[in-house]
Amino acid sequence: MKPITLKDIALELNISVTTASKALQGRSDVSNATREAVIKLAEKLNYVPNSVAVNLRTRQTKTIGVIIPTIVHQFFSKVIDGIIEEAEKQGYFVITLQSNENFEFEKKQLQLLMQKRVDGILISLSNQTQQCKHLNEILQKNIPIVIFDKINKLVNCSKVSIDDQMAAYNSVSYLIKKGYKRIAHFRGSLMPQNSIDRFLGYKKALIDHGIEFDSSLVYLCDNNDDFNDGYINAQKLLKDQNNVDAIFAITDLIAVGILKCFNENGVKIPEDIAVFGFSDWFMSSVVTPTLSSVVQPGFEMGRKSTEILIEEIKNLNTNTPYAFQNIVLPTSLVIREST
Amino acid sequence: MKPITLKDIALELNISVTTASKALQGRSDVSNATREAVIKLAEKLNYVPNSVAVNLRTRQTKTIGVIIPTIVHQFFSKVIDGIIEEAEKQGYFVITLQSNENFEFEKKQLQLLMQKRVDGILISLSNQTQQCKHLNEILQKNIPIVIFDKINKLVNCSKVSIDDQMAAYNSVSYLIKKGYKRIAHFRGSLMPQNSIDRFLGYKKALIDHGIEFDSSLVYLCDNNDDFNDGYINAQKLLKDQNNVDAIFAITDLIAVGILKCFNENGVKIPEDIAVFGFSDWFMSSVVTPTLSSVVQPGFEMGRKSTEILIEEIKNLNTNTPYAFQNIVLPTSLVIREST
DNA sequence: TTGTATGCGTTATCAA
DNA sequence: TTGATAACGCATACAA
Repeated sequence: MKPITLKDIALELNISVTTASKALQGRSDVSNATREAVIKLAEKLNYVPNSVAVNLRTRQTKTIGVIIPTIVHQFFSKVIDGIIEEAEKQGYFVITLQSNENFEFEKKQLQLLMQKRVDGILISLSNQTQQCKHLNEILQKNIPIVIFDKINKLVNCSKVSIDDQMAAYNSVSYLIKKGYKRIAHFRGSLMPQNSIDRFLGYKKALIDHGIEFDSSLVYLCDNNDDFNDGYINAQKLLKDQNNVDAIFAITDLIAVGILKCFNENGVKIPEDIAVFGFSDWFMSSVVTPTLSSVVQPGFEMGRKSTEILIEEIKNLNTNTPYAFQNIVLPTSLVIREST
Repeated sequence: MKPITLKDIALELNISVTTASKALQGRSDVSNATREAVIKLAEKLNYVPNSVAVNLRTRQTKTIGVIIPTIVHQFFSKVIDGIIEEAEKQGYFVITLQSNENFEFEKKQLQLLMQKRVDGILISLSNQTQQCKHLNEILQKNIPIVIFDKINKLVNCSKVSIDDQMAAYNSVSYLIKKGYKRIAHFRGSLMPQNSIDRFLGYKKALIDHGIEFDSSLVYLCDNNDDFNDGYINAQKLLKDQNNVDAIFAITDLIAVGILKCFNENGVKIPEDIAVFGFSDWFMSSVVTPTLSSVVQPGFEMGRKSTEILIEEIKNLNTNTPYAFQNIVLPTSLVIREST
């Protein structure tokens, strides 16, 4: 049973395909009588326009592509949630692809999306991504891109992120005001901007409050397995016996790994060592002790990125000039038992 | 800068579009010389076939649609991960939509996917879905559907699930063998098959082990907010003072809600009351106490469903008859501190 | 108000 | 081995 087409409707009503098309588009150059007849028949036959044909004709797919490092990650699934909701509201579909934090994969996924002729692309860069030729090539083809969360300042397009440096600064400042003096930092990979920014925020907070920065208190967690990275580096920290009284971790997962290690080793949190996370995953509100963290607006980040992207797509279609936006979403601290 | 088309290549090489097309498809009725010339030029010009045109012509979109209740849910994000991985391996794109556990939404999303002319659909039914006319209508149009996780036995299509009844049976049997005698069940909504099955498994385990089923020990968690449902019903259970010594919860989130309530009220787990979860979310391995649970293979469920769906799509294209499959994936128990 | 002709970019048929 | 022609389903410019 083949799908009903405009031709079927036109044939049955003895009109042209053109007229049928116009009628369904609700255009004014069709008589009321025929319009109604067409609409009625279309409903009766359960006509569904073939969007592939429409896409080919209008050179639009009403589809946006999304590339994230990994979907099994509470923050990114919230982002996707926001993306899907906003896209659907505006009549767009969402195709999701993962880069697995791998630069080559990221490039490949972009190629796939180009082949699919998506109208625009949302991307959160992989940790391995340094140069952005692959993105610039696409932008040159007039396909809008919005980068979110893990951005790269060198790419000339709209971006939606948080102020990682300030969020880190605020977290560490909070710890200092609470009386902690020897604060370690469990940092992420060296490349991503947000990893760098959170580190810088940490460092700046120390300095601004008259605490000397000590690079031996910075632990590198870059095995792409946050929980275990946190756990293992916490063991290392205990061995180092460096009198640390608080830790600012770059992600909640790392922080939870630290909690596990400390709980196993009888280290009291926060009495012996306080722990601060980043992202406020649900998990962090139910671990013991509950984890202080930075509230990162994942859903809104996805929603806003999509809104901007679709706006740019539309501007492009109507030849309306537009400026790239650089949105910085607000964050806040949620203080719990761990600090 | 418009994308390169076959026409551009044909023009430059002074051949016909047809020949160019054949050459790129690697067909034998093209001379080696022209084939090589075409391929070389295509690479030089960075030719990317317009998949929209290909889709229209071949009546295939190489895209599958996925409908899940919600994506911000560890189990479902694992499923999506499996779906995307398998789909990509086979050259398919994935469009994800959410039903938000709402039947009307579910119907609407299916319509959208039909309009998008996806080649097949993967769906996990919403809790509200009882009748399946909307699915049968699509199946009649020869669009394959594979239902996973929250299935409905009445729909005539392939299904991938776990044996919820047996998994529940095994969990409760484990509790009984451990010596627990008065076991409560925190059940889910009344409609979904897996909610029913887990309840039945619980009941059967009791009876098979000579424990009388007591309906006053069954707490209904159907507010679509698992964590709080667990928390609130745990409070109710404490008030009821019914000497319960163990709880089998239908999801980990509910179980974690119970843990929170018990921890706050000085109820010792598992000494006073043991708690068993279902799904084995990551969270469950880091809460205090760590939670015993049923390991539910989300990634494999997504992967396998996709494999079957694409198989059916291909069989349909080649007019190869095929039988619907009913896959039941194995589960296991992970025993932790809470039991 | 209606319809004809054309094209979107590709693939398939069939004749040359 | 090649290419002219048609078709996929729809939308638009323009003529009637």
